[in-house]
Amino acid sequence: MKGCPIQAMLSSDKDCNQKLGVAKDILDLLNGKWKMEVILLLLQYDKRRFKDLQTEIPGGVSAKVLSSVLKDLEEHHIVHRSMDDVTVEYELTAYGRSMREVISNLVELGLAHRKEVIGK
Amino acid sequence: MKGCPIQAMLSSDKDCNQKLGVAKDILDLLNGKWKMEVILLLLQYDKRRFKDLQTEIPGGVSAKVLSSVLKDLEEHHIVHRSMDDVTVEYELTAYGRSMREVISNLVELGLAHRKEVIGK
DNA sequence: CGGCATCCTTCTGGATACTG
DNA sequence: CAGTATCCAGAAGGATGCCG
Repeated sequence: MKGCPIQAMLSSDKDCNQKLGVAKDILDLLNGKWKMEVILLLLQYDKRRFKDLQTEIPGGVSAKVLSSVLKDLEEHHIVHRSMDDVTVEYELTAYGRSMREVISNLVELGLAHRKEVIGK
Repeated sequence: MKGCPIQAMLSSDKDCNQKLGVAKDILDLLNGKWKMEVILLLLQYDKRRFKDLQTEIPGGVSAKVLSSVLKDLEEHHIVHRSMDDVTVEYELTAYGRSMREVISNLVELGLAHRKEVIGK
C-alpha cells in the first residue's frame, strides 16, 4: 500500500479520508432529485419566485420538498433569498453561478461514461 | 428565458434536461456511503479480495452492502471481478482508474466550497 | 403566495444468520 | 472465504391540508 492517491493539498494529510469528506461535500451539494433542476432554472431566469420555480420544474415538486431544497441551497450559499415587501425571490449567488461550470464538467464526464459503458 | 445554460454537446438539444440526466449518471456513480472508499482502496492496492476490502474500509461495511456496491461498480465498468480457482479478486478497470482525476477534481471543488461557505 | 404540519411510501444502509 | 437471505431503522421524497 502506497500513500493517498488523491493529491489535492490539505493542511493535515494524515488520512486520505478527510479528502473523501471534502469531495462528498460537492456530491451532497448537487445530489437529490431537484437541486440541479433548481440551479439550472435560476441560471436561466436570474430571479424567480417560489411558485414559479415549482411550476416550471419539470416533473412536479411538492412544496415541502422544494422548500427544503431551497433552504439547503441557501445554507450552502448557492442561492440568495430576498423578501421585498411581500414578494419572495430566489436568485443565484456569484458562487452559485459558478455551479454552471461544475455541472458542465459533470455532463462531459457523463457523456464519456455512457460511451464507456454502452458505447452509444 | 434563454437557452440551456449548459453548453455540452448533445445530439438532440431539444431539452436541457437530458443533460441533467447525463450529469446525474456521474453523481450516482460516486454517491453512496462506500463507493469512493472502495475506489480509493483499489487505487492503492491494485487487487483486493472481498474480505480484505471489508476489513480495510474504515467505518465498517456489512457484507451485504459491500456486495451490492461492488456489483454496482462492476456494472458500471469501474471494477473488474476475477475468479481464479477459488479466490475472488477485485481490481479497477482502466476506466475505473480514471476516477482518480474525477475525485481529485471534486476535492478541489470541495476545498473551494468550504472556503466560500465558512472561510476556513 | 409562500410556505409548514402530517402522514405515507420508497430507498439506503445496517445487523444477524446462514450457505457453498 | 464470498457472499445471500431476512428483518429492521432512518432518511428522502410525495400527497394533502392548513395558515398568515
